[in-house]
Amino acid sequence: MTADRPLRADAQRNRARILAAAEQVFAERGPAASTQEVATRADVAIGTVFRHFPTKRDLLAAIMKDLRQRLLDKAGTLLADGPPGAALFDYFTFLVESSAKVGTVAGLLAEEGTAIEPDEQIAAFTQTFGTLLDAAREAGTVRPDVRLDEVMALLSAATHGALAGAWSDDLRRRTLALLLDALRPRRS
Amino acid sequence: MTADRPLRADAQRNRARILAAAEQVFAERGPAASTQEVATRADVAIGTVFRHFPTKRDLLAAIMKDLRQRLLDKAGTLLADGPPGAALFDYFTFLVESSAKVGTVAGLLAEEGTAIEPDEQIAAFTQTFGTLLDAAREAGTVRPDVRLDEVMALLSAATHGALAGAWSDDLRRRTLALLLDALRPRRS
DNA sequence: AGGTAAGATGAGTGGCGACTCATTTTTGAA
DNA sequence: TTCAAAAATGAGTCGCCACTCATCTTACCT
Repeated sequence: MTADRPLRADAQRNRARILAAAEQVFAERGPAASTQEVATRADVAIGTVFRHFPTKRDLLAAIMKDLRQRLLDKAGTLLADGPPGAALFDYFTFLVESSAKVGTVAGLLAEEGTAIEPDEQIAAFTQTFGTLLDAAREAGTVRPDVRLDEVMALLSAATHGALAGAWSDDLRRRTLALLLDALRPRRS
Repeated sequence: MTADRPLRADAQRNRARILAAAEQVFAERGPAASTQEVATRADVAIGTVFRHFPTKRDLLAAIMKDLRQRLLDKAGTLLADGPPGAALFDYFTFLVESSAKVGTVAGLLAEEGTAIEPDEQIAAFTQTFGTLLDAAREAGTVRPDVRLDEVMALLSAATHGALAGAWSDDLRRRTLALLLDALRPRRS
C-alpha cells in the first residue's frame, strides 16, 4: 500500500522530538494541553507538528502506541527472569507503578476522554495477561477460580486509582499488596 | 456574614432546575460539556446559569456537594439497617455501583481535572469509613491489620475503575467480590 | 555545485466556549 | 393596582485552540 520512501533526516529527528515533548507535556498537563505547547517544548513550529500528526488525536494515539509497546515489551523481560508463578504479580505491580509516574498510562486499557480506535495492542495486553495468569495458576500462586477479565478489571482500577489518587509510595505499596492478596489462594 | 434574604420564588425554581440539568449533562458528556447545554436542558437562558453560579467551577462544585451529601446520607441508612460487620462492605459496594451509574461520582475523593478546594465533606467521608471500619474490625469481618487509608485507596480505585472501564454488571459484581475479599480475614 | 522535492515555518482562520451587560420581565410588598 | 428591586434574557465580547497555507529552508541526488 503505502510504500513510503524513508523520511528525510531532519524529519525523523523532528518526529522523535515531537513525540518526546508530547509525552512530557501530556503527562504533566493532561490530554487537554495545547498542541502549541508541545511544539514549543519540542522547539519546532506548530505547522511541523501537524505535518507529522494531522490531528491532535493522531498525536495522542501515537504516544499511546509507543507507550503501550514499551510496557508490553517489559512483560517479556519479567517473564524470562523470575519464576513463572510470580510474573503475574510482578507485571501487575510494574504497570501500576508506571502509571503512578507517567500520567498518560491511565488510558492504557480503556482510553479515557480522548478515545482512540480499538487497538490490536490492547488485545496483546489481554493475551499477555492470559498467559501470565495461566502460568500463575499452574504454579498455584493464584486462586484457580480467578478469571482473566477480573484481573484486567483490577488492573484498570489500580491503575486509574494510583493515577487519580496520587498515593504516596508507601500507601501504593500497601494497597497493592492488599489487592494482590485477593488473587492469592487462601491458606487452607 | 451573608445575611442573604431568601431567593425569590422563580429564582429558587430555576436554581433547582439548573442543578438537576447540570447533573444530567455532566454525567452524560463529562465535565467538558458546555454551560450552554446545561442552560438549554434546564430551559433557561445562559445568563441565568451564570447569575446563580458565577463560574463553571462553581456549578461543578455545587453538583458535587449535592451528590456527596446524598451519598453521605446513605451511610446512615445502611448503618442503621444491617449488622455492623457488613455495613462497611455494603457501603463500599453502594458507592461503586453509584459511580457506575452516575458518571460524576468519579471526582468524589480525588477531584479529577476540575479540581475543587479541599472540602469538609471529604473529611466526613473518611470519618464515616473510619467508623465503619472500626465496627467491622470489632465484628471480626475485616482483617485487623487493614488500615483506613488502604480502604479509601481501594475505594478510589474501584470507583475510578468502574467508571472508566464501563464494566458489565456481572464483571463489576465479581471484581468487587474479589476486592472485598482482600479485606476479609483469611480463614485460619 | 545545482536543482528540486520534501520539509519547516508561523501568521492567519474559524469555531467554540466561558463570561458580560443593557434591556426586558417577574415578583412581592405596600 | 402600583412600583421598585430582583431576576431573566440572549446577543455580543474575548480569548483560546485546532488546524491551514503561502512562503522560505534544507536534505539529498546527480
